[in-house]
Amino acid sequence: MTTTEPTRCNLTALRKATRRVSQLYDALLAPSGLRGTQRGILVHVARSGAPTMSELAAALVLDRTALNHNLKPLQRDGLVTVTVDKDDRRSRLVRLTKRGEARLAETRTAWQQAQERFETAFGAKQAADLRQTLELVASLEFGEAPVPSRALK
Amino acid sequence: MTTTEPTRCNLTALRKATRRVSQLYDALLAPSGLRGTQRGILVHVARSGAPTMSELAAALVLDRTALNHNLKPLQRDGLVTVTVDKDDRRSRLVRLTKRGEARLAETRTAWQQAQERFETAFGAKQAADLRQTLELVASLEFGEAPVPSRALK
DNA sequence: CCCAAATACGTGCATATGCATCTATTGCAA
DNA sequence: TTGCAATAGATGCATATGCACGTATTTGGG
Repeated sequence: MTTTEPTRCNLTALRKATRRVSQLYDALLAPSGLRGTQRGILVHVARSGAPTMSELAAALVLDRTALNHNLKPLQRDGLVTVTVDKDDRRSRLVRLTKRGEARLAETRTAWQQAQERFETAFGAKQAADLRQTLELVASLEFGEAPVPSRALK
Repeated sequence: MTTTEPTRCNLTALRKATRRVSQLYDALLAPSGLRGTQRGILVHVARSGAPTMSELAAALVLDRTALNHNLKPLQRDGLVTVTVDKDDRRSRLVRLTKRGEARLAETRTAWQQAQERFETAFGAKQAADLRQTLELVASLEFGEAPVPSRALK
C-alpha cells in the first residue's frame, strides 16, 4: 500500500475513486462491448421511456453537449435513436432500440459481478451509504458560480 | 429538484458526483488557466519532488499511458519537465518548473474558494469523512480481475 | 557472456467531458 | 401580428481516460 499523504482536495479524491471503480467495471463489462458510462445512459433511457436530451443530461449530471457526444457511438451502433419531439421541435427524444434492450440485458450479469466485486471489497452497507452520499453531492447547488454564460442566458 | 429513482450503480453514482464537483472546481479555476485535474497533478509533483511516471500514476490512480497524455499540455505550457532518470533509463522523472510553481501558487485562492463552496454546501465534517471514504475506495484491490494483459505480463 | 523475460515508458485509437459558439424553434410581450 | 428573448439542441476544440501494441532498457538465469 502506498503511504500517501491524505488528499485534501475534494475533486481529486472523487476522481481517484471514480477512476478506480471505472477500471473495475469497464474490465468486467468489456466483453459486452459497453463501457460503464454507456451502460448508465442505456439504463436511464430504459427506465424513463423516451426522455429528452435535456432531461437525460440533467438526470446524469452531464453537460448537454457532452451527452450529445456520448450518444454518437450508441446511435452509430444502433442501440439508441434520437428523434425530434413532435410537441416541441427544439427537443430531441432518446429511445432504446430493440438492439439496445438486448445489449443492456446481456450486460446485466457482468454489471452484477462488478457490483458484487466492489461491495465484497468495500461492504454492502457502506456501498449503499456511499451511493446515497454521492447522490446528495451530485444534487448540490453551489449558489452563484462565477458567470458561466449558459446559466445567465 | 428532480425526483429520480436512487442510483443503484456504484460507478454511475461516482461519476455523477464527480461531474458535479468538477463543474464547480473548473469554473472557479478557469481564470487561472488550469483545470482541477491538472492542478491535482501539479500538487502531487510539488509534494513529491521528482516522482517517476509510474509513481505519479499510481498515486493518482491513473493509467500510466493516460498520465503521459495528461502531461503533454503541461509540458507544452512549460509547467513541468519530464526527463530520463539517470539511475534507470527506462524511468522518467516529472518535475515542476519555476513557471509551474508560480502557476500553482496563483491557483491557491481559487482552489480554496472551490473547497469552501463545496464544504459550505455539503458540510466540512461530511466533506472530510467523504474524502477519507473515497481514499479507501481508491485504494481497494478487487482481487483477480479478468485478465488485463498488463497485469499478467 | 548472452539472451529472454520483465520493466518503464510512448503512440494510436476511441470514448468521456465541458466550454464557446452556432442554428432552429418556441413563447410571449408590445 | 411581429420580433426578440429564451430554449434546445449541434459542432468544434481541447482536455481526461484507458486499452492495445510498440520501443527501449534492465535484470538475472543458463
